This record gives sequence, C-alpha cells and structure tokens, in this order.
Amino acid sequence: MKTISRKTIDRALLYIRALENLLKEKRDKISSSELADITGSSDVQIRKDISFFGKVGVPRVGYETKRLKDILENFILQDNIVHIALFGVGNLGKAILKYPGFQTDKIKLVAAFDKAKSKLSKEINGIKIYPVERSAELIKKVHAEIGIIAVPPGSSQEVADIMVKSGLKGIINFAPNCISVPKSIYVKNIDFSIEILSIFSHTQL
Amino acid sequence: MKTISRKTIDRALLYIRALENLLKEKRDKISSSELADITGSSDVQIRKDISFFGKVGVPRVGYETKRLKDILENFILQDNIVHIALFGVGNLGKAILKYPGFQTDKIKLVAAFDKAKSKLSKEINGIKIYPVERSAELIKKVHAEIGIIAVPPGSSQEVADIMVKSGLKGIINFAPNCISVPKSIYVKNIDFSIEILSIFSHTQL
DNA sequence: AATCAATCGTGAAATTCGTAACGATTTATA
DNA sequence: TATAAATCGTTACGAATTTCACGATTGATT
Ligand SMILES: NC(=O)c1ccc[n+]([C@@H]2O[C@H](COP(=O)([O-])OP(=O)(O)OC[C@H]3O[C@@H](n4cnc5c(N)ncnc54)[C@H](O)[C@@H]3O)[C@@H](O)[C@H]2O)c1
Ligand SMILES: NC(=O)c1ccc[n+]([C@@H]2O[C@H](COP(=O)([O-])OP(=O)(O)OC[C@H]3O[C@@H](n4cnc5c(N)ncnc54)[C@H](O)[C@@H]3O)[C@@H](O)[C@H]2O)c1
Repeated sequence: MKTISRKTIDRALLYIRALENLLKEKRDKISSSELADITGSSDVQIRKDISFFGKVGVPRVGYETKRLKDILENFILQDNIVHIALFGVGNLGKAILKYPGFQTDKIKLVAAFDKAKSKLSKEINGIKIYPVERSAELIKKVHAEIGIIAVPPGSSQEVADIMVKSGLKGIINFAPNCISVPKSIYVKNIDFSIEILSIFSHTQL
Repeated sequence: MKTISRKTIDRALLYIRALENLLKEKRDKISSSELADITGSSDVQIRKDISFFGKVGVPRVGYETKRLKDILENFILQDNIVHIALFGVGNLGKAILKYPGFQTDKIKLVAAFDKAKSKLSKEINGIKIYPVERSAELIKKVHAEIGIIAVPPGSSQEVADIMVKSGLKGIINFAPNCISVPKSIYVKNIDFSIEILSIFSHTQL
C-alpha cells in the first residue's frame, strides 16, 4: 500500500479550494493543465498527485469537477468538521474571530479565551470569550481539535502547555517564537516577519 | 561556487530569530544541538546549513551567538530594510497595521491603501491610509518592495495587478484564492483555512 | 603531555520529490 | 470506420534534500 505524502496533501487542499471556486462558476469539467494554471502547479504534478486516488479522470476530457473535489475531500477530510479554539483576543485574535472562513461547513471556531478581564464575557461574531482557566473544560465539551495561539510571544509557551493539557492535537502559532510540545502534537508556526523576510530574500537572490 | 537553497534560507531565518532571543538572554554561545531543540530542526541539519557560510563554529564549543547571527543576517539580508505596502485595511489589515513586528529595524510597513472612502485619511499606528489610486505614486516614493494583500478574494487579482504596476517585487496574499502575476514577481499565499485543514489532516493521518 | 569527551564539518548513502517520456484511452471527425 | 488530437496514468529518471557515518578539532582533565 502506497502512502500519500504530506506535500501531496497540502497541494490537494489547494486543488479542493480551486475546485470549489470552479463549481461556483458551474464549470463541471477541468483538465489537469487548467487546474495547474489556476493553482500555480504543473499539469504533471497534478496528475501525479491525483493518481494516488486511482483513475479519476478520463482521457481527452479531464476531470469531473465535483467528483474530483469529493474524492479529495473524502480522503483528506472524511466529512469531518474541524473545531478551533482561539487563545488571545487582541488585534489579531479579533480579526480571526470575525473571519468568515472560520465559520463554514468544514471549519468552525468554537471557543475563544483570553487572560485579560476586560476581554471576557464579550461576544464577537457570536463567540463568547472565556477566561483561560476554563479552557480545558470547555475545549473538551465542544470537542475542539486545533488551537490558535494569538497571544504575545512571552505567553506562547504557557498557552501551548494549556492547549496540550486541554487535549488539542494541533496548534497554529502566530507568536514569533518557537514552542515546545510533545511530539504527538503537530505545530505549525506562521511568523509574518519571517514570511516577509523570506519573500524579500526571494526577490533579492 | 555552490548556491544556497531556498530551504536553507528559510531555516536560516528561523535560526536568526532564535539567535536574537538567545542574545537577549545574554547567551553568547550555542551548540547545533541546542539550536536544534529550540528551532525544532536537527543538529546535523543546522550544521549542514551553516556550513554553507564557511567554518563558523568551533568544535567542543559551538557557535558564538552574535557572530553566527551576523553572518546569517549579512548574507541573507545585507543590511537591507524591507518596506511593506498594505492593501486592504479591514479586520486583518488593521491588526497588521498595529503589529509591532512590522515596525522594526529590519521591516517597516510604510504605506496602506484601501478602496473605501470611510477608511481614508485615518491614521493607524502612525501610518496614513490612502486611496488605491495613489498607490503607484506613493509606493515608488517610499520604495516599498513587498506588498500585502488583505482585501476580499473578489478583489485580490485587481489589487495584485496594481501591485505589479506599482513596482512591488514580492507579494504576500492572505486572500483565499490564487492570483496570477508575471513570473518575476514572487507570491506567497497564506490561507488560514488551508493551514487549519493541513494541520487537521496531520493529526488524523 | 596524553587522554577523553564534546562538537564541528563533510563526503557518501539514502530518501524524497518533481520532471520527463510515453503508452493508453477517449472523443471528434473525415 | 479509420485517423487525429487531446488528455490521462505510470514508469523511469534525475535533481534536490536529508540523514548517516566518521574524521578532525578543540578544550578539559589527569
Ligand atoms: N497583530 C498582528 O497582525 C500580528 C501578526 C502576526 C503575528 N502576531 C502575533 O500574534 C500574537 C497576538 O498579536 P496581537 O497583535 O493580537 O497582540 P495583542 O497584544 O493585541 O493581543 C494579545 C492578547 O492576548 C491576551 N493574552 C496575553 N497573555 C495571555 C495568556 N497567557 N492567555 C490568554 N490570553 C493572553 C491579551 O490579553 C491580549 O488580548 C502576538 O504574538 C503577535 O506577535 C500578530
Ligand atoms: N480576518 C481574518 O482574520 C482573515 C484571516 C485570513 C485571511 N483573511 C483574508 O484577508 C482578506 C481581508 O480580510 P478582512 O477580514 O480584513 O476583510 P474585511 O472585509 O474586514 O476588509 C477588507 C478591506 O479591503 C478593502 N477593499 C476591498 N476591495 C478593495 C480594493 N479593490 N482595493 C483596496 N481595498 C479594498 C475594504 O474596503 C476593506 O477595508 C480577505 O481576503 C480574507 O479572506 C482574513
């Protein structure tokens, strides 16, 4: 049995997003080369990725948009809804609470926590903000799987520890420092400054 | 002459960030394995990366924190200051304008643009918000190199086109769709939803 | 001074990944 | 129905990346 690679999965998520947009435009067929143009990948790469899922396309025609999307989604997401817990309702946290992309049929932000009394018991976009002390209890109740760190870097490790204790299995960390967690927990760091510097170095070298 | 790989550069940016933090703690020496623990990399990977820059460490001792940071920075950033222009001052754009990480000695957000009349001529964190029509003119004046797309997905391509015309060389795109630009322009897409789904799939598979 | 332990640097092996080449399949059409 | 054109799927190849293995260097210790 062949195993799917992480890179293929991440690209497949891009394909899914593109396929959703195509469906909105009532495009019911798509070729690998068109999908490549849209996603910035290559046609061969796309066919190779898709081949993992079996023979999905038909020669001379391409892929059926809906069917391809369903196949990718079924494999990667399996009808799951991802539940998110947010830690830190400051400037970034507030934007995230208001983000419509986190209130869809696939992803739902279901809990928000902050340390500051002043932020508590407010409600943003229908989500109440709770004190961090209640996070373990509430996260278990709502079955959140993924946590977002949007607290200052000095508090990110402390919050990460709480997240692990609360049973979250994955973390997205916006604080500009590394956190250490058990290796069963998956962490993705997104550091805006590093992204900018990386892009800049791209444009230079 | 060997050329440095993109992956090495991106990891080096992580090393630099870690080294800066170590310097704040007055740690003047660091070994590859300690740096590996902090950054989540491996000690061999780190030595291999650093070896591109020559013989920097000393056996039995490790690396001199400041010297290593300087070497990495000098190579990758060369005393440059990166100037950023922001497009779209909504929920996310406002958070970005207030982000201290974009007002440092290496990175400066220098211009912000929005389409909506209501956002204009306000000032956030010392940065005035201008109408998009003035972007080409102002971006050239302040010599911005990198642009941030924080407008709704329906407007991202339109904004990308303006960015290219304005002379920006790199783009970070937070809108959840792909944009097409000349291939001399480097684009980095950051799609929060895809990141979440990717993390989720990690925790599942 | 000799020895030991820690750490670096690096060439080689192993792995992962992307690309290219090409046969197979399907539809359109003469 | 035979041919042509488009597109898929797959194998083989090559490039890039990581990991391994180990020699070289240094500082500490006896
Ligand atoms: N503002 C941005 O656009 C931006 C961009 C990239 C990264 N970041 C990073 O994201 C994080 C948040 O940024 P921000 O601008 O929203 O900061 P902020 O200061 O506006 O908000 C931080 C929030 O975290 C809360 N907090 C502090 N310690 C806490 C703890 N232990 N538990 C729970 N909540 C706690 C604070 O009460 C506050 O509400 C920071 O690490 C920042 O570096 C921010
Ligand atoms: N809010 C979040 O946390 C978040 C997270 C991830 C991604 N995003 C994405 O980032 C983008 C911005 O999100 P947001 O929540 O700030 O949206 P928003 O609606 O709050 O703000 C969008 C802003 O863009 C401006 N705008 C619209 N068209 C424009 C144009 N052609 N030129 C210049 N300005 C224009 C609007 O006037 C508005 O101020 C969206 O694409 C969103 O999907 C947002």
